[in-house]
Amino acid sequence: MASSPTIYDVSRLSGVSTATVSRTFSEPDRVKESTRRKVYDAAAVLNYSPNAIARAMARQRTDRIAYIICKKGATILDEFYAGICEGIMRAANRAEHQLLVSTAEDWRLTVSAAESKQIEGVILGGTAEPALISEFQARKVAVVLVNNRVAGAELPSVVADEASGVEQVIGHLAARGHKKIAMLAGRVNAYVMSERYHAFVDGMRSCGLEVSPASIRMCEANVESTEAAAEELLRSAEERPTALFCINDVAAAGAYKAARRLGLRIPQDLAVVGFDDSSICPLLEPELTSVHVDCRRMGELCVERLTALLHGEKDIELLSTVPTELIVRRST
Amino acid sequence: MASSPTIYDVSRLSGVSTATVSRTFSEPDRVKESTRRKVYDAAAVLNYSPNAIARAMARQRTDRIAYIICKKGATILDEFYAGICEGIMRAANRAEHQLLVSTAEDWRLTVSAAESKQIEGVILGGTAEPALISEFQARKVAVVLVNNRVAGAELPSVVADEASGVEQVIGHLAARGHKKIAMLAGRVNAYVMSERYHAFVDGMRSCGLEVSPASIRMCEANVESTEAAAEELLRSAEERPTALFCINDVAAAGAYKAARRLGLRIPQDLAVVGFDDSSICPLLEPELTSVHVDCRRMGELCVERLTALLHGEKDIELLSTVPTELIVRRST
DNA sequence: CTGAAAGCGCTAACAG
DNA sequence: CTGTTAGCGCTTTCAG
Repeated sequence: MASSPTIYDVSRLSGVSTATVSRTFSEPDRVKESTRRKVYDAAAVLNYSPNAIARAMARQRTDRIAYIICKKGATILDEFYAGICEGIMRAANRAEHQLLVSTAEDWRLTVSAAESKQIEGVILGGTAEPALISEFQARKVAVVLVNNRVAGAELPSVVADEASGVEQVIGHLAARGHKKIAMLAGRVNAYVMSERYHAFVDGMRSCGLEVSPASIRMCEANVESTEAAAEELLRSAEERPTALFCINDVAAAGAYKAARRLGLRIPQDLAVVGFDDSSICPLLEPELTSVHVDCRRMGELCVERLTALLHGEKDIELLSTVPTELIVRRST
Repeated sequence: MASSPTIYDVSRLSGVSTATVSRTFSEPDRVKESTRRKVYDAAAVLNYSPNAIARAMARQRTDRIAYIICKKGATILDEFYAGICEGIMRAANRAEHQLLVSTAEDWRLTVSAAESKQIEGVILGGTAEPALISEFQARKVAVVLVNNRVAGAELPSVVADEASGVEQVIGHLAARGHKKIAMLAGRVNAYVMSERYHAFVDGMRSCGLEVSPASIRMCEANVESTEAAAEELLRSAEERPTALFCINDVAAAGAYKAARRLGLRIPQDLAVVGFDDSSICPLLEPELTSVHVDCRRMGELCVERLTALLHGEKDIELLSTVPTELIVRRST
């Protein structure tokens, strides 16, 4: 099998040096129009295209980045992280970056890939272990966090405007006349949980609404757990809440089940709001009001920050926030 | 910034040649225990690890594969393809392959990456355009299809046992006493649609059940469309069907909505079955009976086939089928 | 604006 | 079992 044409073949056919061929492909402006043309023609005839491996070798840069999802169990199957992945993929392609995707379960592999000097930058999604982060930093790999923040570390983070999202929820419910608003919380992610929780407490206060300890319930990330938690919340509270703010859409689905079991109609007897505006919102009955998060944009921003880091830019924004928007549907 | 140690540094420190160092890392068995030890020690001291780029350059192989999702609009956000991706990721890591993920929207980029001799094999998910396939074949890139088959092309395909899944559905419904079973079809994917459709018709016949043209309805891949189609189906049929087999879980969610609007209770008045056993099944009310497809296994098989292809093995299984299993929940 | 030449870090014959 | 050596395909000074 005849191997692909190299820069030498093009050089020979076009009658210019290999250096010029190289320049033609990497810095076209630096070669005269006419010779550039000759080179392109020869390349076309030979069906040549530069070998990225050789290029990386000579340049000592790989232009390769990785996206690692740090969430136990959940992986690319998590809609949220998949959305971010989408954005990263698009942006990475535009920036001519190669993208490797992996989960934190095999982070040792990813670290070893970085060790081999293959990966120049990494986007860590979710709750990245500090050990993992410092491992990368020690290896001079650029790091960007998404949906997470680490105090002290001078790392760019990309997050959604959780606070605004929660405020919109409370404002919306308050405008609908709700006073007793409860929250179905859960450990989706340490950072996210904390943000949404505090935003809820603050938001309630600033609306002049009371937030009793009993009105906030923790649950695990599955339907069974959220259903059980919601049921307790709806049954045990002195005065049953008239609205339920759920940490995410799956939790809201659990709340739906609890409500149905207790004979509560949504939204007449109970308003329910989710978070993330995932694909299940329009599938639920009634359709679920939720806070939309632009995951793709988050992914794109990650790549922008990473690129800036790789270019050695100074004064990189350390915290990039993507706006959130309440999507009102029939559950409120 | 001091650059990473190279094979030369290790060679010097350990007192053996670079060739031996190289062997120690790629074919440990070919070097004497004692020297191997020396090399490892020196490497540890220097914190050396082989540079994969240089290795690829010298070996003229990249060990790099790509997974391309060929589905308009839908991408890694599609749970089904994300599941396959999961499996591919795991298997690729085990096989020390590097994995690039991309969507067909930017297939030109992927093709150009392959052109640069970076990609040795590619897994095409969904309805890959013939042009894309031949583009790769022309460039000697190994191709494996998943969730798709192309007549004539001698390409390994990995698919789910759609026929068995559908049979199980019909068997289950028939056992529950259903005679009037309708199908909510839709163009999820040409291959899948065709398989499930034919399996339905055949399955009905072999159970001695009648399948009238009116009992099969097409719809688009969104809830609105499936809801409308389901509504027509449930309203217009001479004798309303008592069970509805839906092409996938989203379609089933649409059927739920139609049923509710028409005042039909599930499962008492209407049994509903989905396909794919996606994460929404347990969220719906009542929980949706669906056919489980082991996407991860499919992804793993893809990598196995691709690896075989890359190793130049002969007699590679051209059609690999992953079993499917009906998961009975409360909707039937 | 272009050319000559020295690598980038590793592998793979081929000898020994 | 180990060493020598010639590349892999491209970039990048440094001259001209």
